Amino acid sequence: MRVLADPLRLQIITLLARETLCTTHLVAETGARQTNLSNHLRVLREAGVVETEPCGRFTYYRLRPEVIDRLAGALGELAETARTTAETGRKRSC
Amino acid sequence: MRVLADPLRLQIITLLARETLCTTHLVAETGARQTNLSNHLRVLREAGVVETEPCGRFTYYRLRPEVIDRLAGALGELAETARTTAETGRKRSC
DNA sequence: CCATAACATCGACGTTCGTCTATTAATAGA
DNA sequence: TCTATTAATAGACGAACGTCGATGTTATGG
Repeated sequence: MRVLADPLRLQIITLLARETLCTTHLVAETGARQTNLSNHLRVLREAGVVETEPCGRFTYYRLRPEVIDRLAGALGELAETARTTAETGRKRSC
Repeated sequence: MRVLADPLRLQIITLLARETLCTTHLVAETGARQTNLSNHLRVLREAGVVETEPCGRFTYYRLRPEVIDRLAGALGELAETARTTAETGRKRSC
């Protein structure tokens, strides 16, 4: 969750969801500096959110759908639990 | 996303998903200080993630399922987009 | 072989953020 | 009414984080 909380990282992830890109593309798309992107990409890589595919002097970044899916699933369960809690009015008395 | 990124806030949300609770309960469950919880609850409240129901000198906190559901849905779409991108090998050439 | 481009790493700086102590406001019960 | 309890607020402090410039490394192409 922390990894996806940064706006620039979320933008990166949104871009990578549509297309596998390398850093140059991300620089062009986001307008951020190369070092800044490289730092964020390292965070995403170490968290296992993206994986890299070296291609000559370029490095392709691909988003790993399972990771996002796991998070979406966990949040979905949480929401469903909360829904039944709200509907049944489940409440701990003081 | 930022709001859910903090571990203590995520714990609060997980607890509130199962039961509507007031601050005293959360103090007991989490072991955190009252002021600390109050600060985090303010963040959650201002973000619209939780809503309050005053009850005497107590304050009940209830999780709003729609908010979590919206986030889960958005992440689900993102994951699906990423999945088709990965399967079709969609990639921008350098 | 040398200049250039892609990408990562390092160290520093400023800001944000989480936690704390102290205090205040409001309600319940003796 | 007086006291204890619940909860929120203010202000301060330290750590974590995002951004940056400079530098290093590797690979491409003339």
